[in-house]
Amino acid sequence: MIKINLPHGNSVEIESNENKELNYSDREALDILRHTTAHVMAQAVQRLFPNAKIAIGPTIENGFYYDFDIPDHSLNMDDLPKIEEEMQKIIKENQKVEKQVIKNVQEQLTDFNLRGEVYKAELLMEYAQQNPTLYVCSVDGKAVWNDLCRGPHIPETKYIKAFKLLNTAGAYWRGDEKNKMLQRIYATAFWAKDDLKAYLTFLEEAEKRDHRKLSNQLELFSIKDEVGPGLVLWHPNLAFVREQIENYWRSEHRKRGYVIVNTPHIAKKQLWDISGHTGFYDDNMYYLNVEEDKDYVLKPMNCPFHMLIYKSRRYSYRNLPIRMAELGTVYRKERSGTLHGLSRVRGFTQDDAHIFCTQDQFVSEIHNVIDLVDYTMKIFGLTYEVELSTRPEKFVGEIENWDKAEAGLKQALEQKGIEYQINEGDGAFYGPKIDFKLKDAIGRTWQAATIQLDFNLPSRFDLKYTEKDGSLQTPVMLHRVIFGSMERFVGALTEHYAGAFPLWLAPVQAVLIPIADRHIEFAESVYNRMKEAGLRVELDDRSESMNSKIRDAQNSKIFYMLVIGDKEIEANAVAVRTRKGQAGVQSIDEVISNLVSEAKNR
RNA sequence: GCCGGCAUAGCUCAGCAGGUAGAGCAGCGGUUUCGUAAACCGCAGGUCGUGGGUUCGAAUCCCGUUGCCGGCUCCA
Repeated sequence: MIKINLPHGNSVEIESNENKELNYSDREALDILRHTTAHVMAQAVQRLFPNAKIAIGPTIENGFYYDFDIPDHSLNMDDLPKIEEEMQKIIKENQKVEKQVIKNVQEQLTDFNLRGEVYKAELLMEYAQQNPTLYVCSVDGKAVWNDLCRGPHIPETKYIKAFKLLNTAGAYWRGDEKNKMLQRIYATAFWAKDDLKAYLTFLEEAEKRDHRKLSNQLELFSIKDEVGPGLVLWHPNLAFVREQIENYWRSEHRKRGYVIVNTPHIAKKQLWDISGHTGFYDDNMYYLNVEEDKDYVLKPMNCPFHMLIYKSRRYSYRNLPIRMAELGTVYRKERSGTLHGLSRVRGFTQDDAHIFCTQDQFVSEIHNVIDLVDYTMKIFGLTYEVELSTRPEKFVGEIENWDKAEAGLKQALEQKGIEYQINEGDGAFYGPKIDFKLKDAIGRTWQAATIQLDFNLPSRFDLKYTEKDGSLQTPVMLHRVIFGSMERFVGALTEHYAGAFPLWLAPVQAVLIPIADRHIEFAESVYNRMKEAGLRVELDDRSESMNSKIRDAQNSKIFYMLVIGDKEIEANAVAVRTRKGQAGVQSIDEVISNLVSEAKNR
C-alpha cells in the first residue's frame, strides 16, 4: 500500500507491493496521479474518436503523454478542450480503477486484436512472461475501459482535480522513424489546483526567457530567409557577448597548455574520404562544385585539418600531449525540422580541440577537460547533466582499448565526484564519450560540452609519435568542446540570464540619463570619463522624459542607469539605479571605480 | 525528413460568415525640459510569405511551395 497525503489533510491509499507514505508534491505521487490521468485521457480520446487505437502513455518529468493512432482524424489544438471536457465527464462518473492480472494471455491478445488494439497486443506479447496486468475502469461495477499497464493507479478518478492538456505532436511508434507516426498529446496533472496554476505560470514566464523572443527585444541575432535556415546573423549586442566569451576561452586555453590554430572552411572531397566522413556523414555535408571532378566540401568538422597539422612534423613521446584548439566554424545540413533558434543551426562555431596523447596520458587529459568544463560552467553559473556513452554494436578499434577508455572516462568522472548517467551502447562508432547537457528555459536539454575518444581518425591519418624505445606508435586522440558551439552556448546563456547579462558580458554596462537638456553637458563629461576608464557606457540625450529613458533602459536590461539632475550636478555625483531599482547616489569617482572593479569579475 | 499548427507595417497584434487593410509601440517632424518603468500633436510605413486556382471580386476559400512554431527522429 502506498499512502499519499493530499492537500487539506486528506489522504488516499494506492494498491501496491510497496509500503510507503508519500506527500502529494512528491514526484512519485505525481507520477501515479499522472499515469491515471493519462488513462482517463486515452479513454476520452477513444470516446470522441472511436477509431483511435491506443499505444503508450507514460509519465514524463513534468507531466505525461499518450500516443494514439487515429486513422480518420488529425488531432489539433482545437481538440484539446473537447477532450478535456470528456475527461471531466469521466472524472464525474468517478470510475473505479482496478488491477487485474492477465491469467490467459492468449485470450487477452485475441481481445486486443479483435478491438484493433494492435499496439497493446504487440506490447502484451513482449510482457507475456512478466505477469502482465490490466487496469480496468468501471462504473457501477461494469467495466467500461481497460489498458495494459503495470500501474500503480489511483483507485478512483475523482482524485483527478487539476490537469491540463498542453499540446499535440507527432511521434513514431517506439521512437523509430521507420515505424508509423502516431499522434501524441502532452498534458500534465497535479494533486492541487494551485500547483497546476504555478506550473502553467512557470511555463508562461519561461517562454519570455526564450532566446528567440529576447532576441527581438534586445537585438541579439537574426536568421533571414534570404540567407537561409539555420544561418545566424550575429547583431552587435550578441557579437559583443560572444567576443567576451571568446576572449575568456582563448586566455583560459593558453593557460592550460593548448595551442590555437586556424583552418580553412572548405577542403577537397578527398580529405573527407580519408577521414571517412564521405561514407557516413554524406547527407549532412554541403558539396561545392568548384570545378568538375574536383568537388570541395564545406567543412562539417575541424578534426581532419588538425590531424594534418599534427602530421606536418614528427613528435616524440616527450612532446605529447599536444592540445590543439580552434574556434572553427562548421556547416552541417541538419534536417529542416530540427532547426531551433541558436540552439540548432546549420552553420556554427565549435570551440573545438583535439588532444593527441599517449595511452598513459589520456585519463589525466580527460580529467583536465572535465576540470575545464566544470570551471567554465561555474563562471557562468550554469548547471549541467552528464552522460557517459559506451561502445555501440558497430565499432572500430580494439575492445581492450574501448574497455580501458570507458574505465578511464568513468574514473575521471568519479574522481571529480560528478554524477552521471550511462547510455549503454550510445557511443560513437569511433569511441566512447562524455556529454554535458544544459537545460533551456522550459527544461529542454541541449548538448554543450563533449569529450570523445577516437580510435579511428589517428590511424586513418596514420598519425605517429616516437616512443622511448624508438618505435613508432599511434597516439590516442580526444575530441572535445567546452561550449559546444558558440551559437548554442550563447543561446543557453541568454535564457539562463533571461537576457540580463552580467557586467563582464553586457554590451552596455551603464546608460547616463540626464533629466533635462540643461543636464546634458555635465552628463557628457561623465560619459567621457567613463569611456576613458574603459567602461561601456551610453548617453541617452534624447528629448524624452526621464521615466521614458529609464523604461527603455530597463527593457534593454542595461545593468546600471545613472540619473543626472540638478542635485547630482551640485554634488558631482550620479543617482544609481540598477535593474532592481534605485541604489543611492554615488560620486563620479566612486561610480567609475566601482564599475571598473566590478566589470573585472566574471 | 515526419506529424500538427502558424505566416498581415521594423516589433506586438486586430481584421478572416469573400467586397481590394487597421491599432499600439518603434521611426521621422514639431512642441515639451520633466526626479526613478511610457509627455503631447502630426507624418510616414504593408502588392497581407510566395505561386497557382475558385469567384464579378480573395488578407479572408482551395491546392502547391518556402519559412517559422510545438513535438518525433537525428545532433554541437
